[in-house]
Amino acid sequence: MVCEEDKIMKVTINDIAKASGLSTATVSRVLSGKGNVKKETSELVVKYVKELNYKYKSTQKASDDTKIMMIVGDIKNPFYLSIIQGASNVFNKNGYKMAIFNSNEDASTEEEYVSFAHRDRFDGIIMITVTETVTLIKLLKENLCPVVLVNRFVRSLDLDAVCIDNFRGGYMATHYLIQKGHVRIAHLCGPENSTASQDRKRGFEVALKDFGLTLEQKAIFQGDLKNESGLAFADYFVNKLNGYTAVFFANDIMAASFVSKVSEYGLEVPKNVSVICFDDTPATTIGKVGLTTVYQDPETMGQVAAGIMVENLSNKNAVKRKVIYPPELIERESVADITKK
Amino acid sequence: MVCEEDKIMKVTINDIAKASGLSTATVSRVLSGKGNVKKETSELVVKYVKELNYKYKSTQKASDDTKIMMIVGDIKNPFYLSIIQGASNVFNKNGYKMAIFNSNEDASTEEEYVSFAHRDRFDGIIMITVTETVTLIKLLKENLCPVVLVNRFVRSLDLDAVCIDNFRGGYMATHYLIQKGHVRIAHLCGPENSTASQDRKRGFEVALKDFGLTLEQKAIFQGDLKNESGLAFADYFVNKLNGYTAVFFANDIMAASFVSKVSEYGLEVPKNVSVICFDDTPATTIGKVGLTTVYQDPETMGQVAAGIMVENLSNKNAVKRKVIYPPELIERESVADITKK
DNA sequence: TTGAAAGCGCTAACAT
DNA sequence: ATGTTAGCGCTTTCAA
Repeated sequence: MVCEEDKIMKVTINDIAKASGLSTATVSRVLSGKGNVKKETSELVVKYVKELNYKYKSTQKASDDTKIMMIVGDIKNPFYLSIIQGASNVFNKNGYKMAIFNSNEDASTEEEYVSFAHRDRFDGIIMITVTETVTLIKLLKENLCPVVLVNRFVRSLDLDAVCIDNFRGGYMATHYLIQKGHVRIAHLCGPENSTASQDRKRGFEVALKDFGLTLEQKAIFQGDLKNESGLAFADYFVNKLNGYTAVFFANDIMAASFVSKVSEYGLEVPKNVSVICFDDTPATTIGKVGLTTVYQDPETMGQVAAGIMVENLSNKNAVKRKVIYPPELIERESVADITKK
Repeated sequence: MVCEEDKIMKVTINDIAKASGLSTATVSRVLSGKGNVKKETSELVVKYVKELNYKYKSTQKASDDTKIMMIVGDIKNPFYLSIIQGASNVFNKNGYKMAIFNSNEDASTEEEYVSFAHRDRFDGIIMITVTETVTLIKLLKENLCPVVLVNRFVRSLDLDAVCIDNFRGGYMATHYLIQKGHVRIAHLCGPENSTASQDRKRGFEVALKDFGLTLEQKAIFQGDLKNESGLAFADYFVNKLNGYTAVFFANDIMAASFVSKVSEYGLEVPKNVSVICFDDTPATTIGKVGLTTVYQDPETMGQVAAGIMVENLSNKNAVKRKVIYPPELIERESVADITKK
């Protein structure tokens, strides 16, 4: 049975030295793995480290490794994973370590990570998610290490950012549906605190207006970019959106689950309802119907973001950049042409 | 233009103090965010920190946050992601930070992470991948923080581990095919250095033997648990495995891409070839044919692993445990019953 | 709000 | 292979 002492005050290398009857130098050698120590001595030290529950932590020389924090909102989203993959490749080449932190789209977790990044001496932060709370903005402002945003903007801060033109993408998708003869078009949008989702929605709205189509408020349904939203919207679509022939989805995951769910109601895509979406993850091709989608290359975005980070770290005076990619449309089978009835 | 001095020797808090004309105490206050500092003073310090490219690193007081390293071989594999999700939930509840590191199934990267975990003072390591190199075993042996394995065993070390019974799972899958009348059965296996994959393969082999079926060596094809293997095996199956009516896949990702690829050759599942696999990620249900699969609940495995870690950290003298789950079979449409011809 | 100085925990140089 | 000791970089206390 271990006594309670180890909880009252922090255990130091000194305590280990006293307990084991060795010097602090020897203990240090064992812990750092540098210098020659006899096997038995080493084992003795380890024994007391465990017994006294010593943490090799406070006021020590930290590693000189360059490490980057990658903050993502949903680790299961393949689009984000491709960004991560792209960034990871660049960092590997440069000998940097990348640690991924999943916020689960929770604003306070996100804040906690950013402040932890400082405490734990990270050299840089890449954020694929940014929830613009007052606290987060403040943290980012005071932050000492470089921050690069991917797929997000923060208008109030001058940070590096790599994005696609989401407004234009939303516009393109909607325009495409209109070209194919669709008039009553619904939209399943993403979270309100995501600039990407908001821009896509604006693109949708402006396109409708430009082509003289009316927009009913009930035609816009609030989603969260995950499977469940697609399922919920399928119910909503069947019950409330009679006469609508097409839907623009803020991402492909929601579109894919909509397609499979709506088939349970006997509706087929694209015969009964046309579908267009955003992103081009495997979700668009693995289902029964290939989904027409607005494409942005996430792996390249990740690479570019990491490249900017590498440059920031080697040259502190680098200018802040915004890299904006144009989106592309990939045609598959999920949109019906109803002009030639 | 900044002079070159900052490259010759490490910049310390002292240099910042000198450059800014302030004391080290004030600089420290700014960097740590503790204590009161006038806004202008703080800005002055930040200015010199950036100008001299100072790194808030060496011999400093590190954060007291408890942080866990999660090492995974393939960040895009949904099965691993579910393990991560499960672990993440437990760590969040306990106020621990979890950092995910992707090894890309590369042995030396894996070793580098484990050694980095020590240098960077991680409190624990969870490994979803273990490539049993001599170096890694040595590192794990010398390691001071707790290590918990998930979905993996290392026979030569006494480490905590959470697994399913892969041998039994492989046996179950093969037995099921035999029950349905299949006699010529192929296997697309996983990497040789993965105990999980090897156990599944052994299960396959033993089941065949138990039921008096002969095993041709050409019926076992080496895969890597990713999409590409499934595609490559589809070619192989069509060209070289004439007369085979069923395949057991080491995971569902390879099975799913096999099914879609083989349809290009005009073969249908399960009409022309039956498919059974391992894991139950969305890959088994999102395709045209629901895949019959051997199931293990990855989220629970992650939770249990994290639970063991939490206990290890609060009680250094905890006994090492191996938790082994029995696998379950989920029947879908990918296996044809050919007994009643 | 700031500085001087003492102190902390660890490391490294040197001696044995 | 180990101990002694000086020293490093940062934090904290105390005084102003």
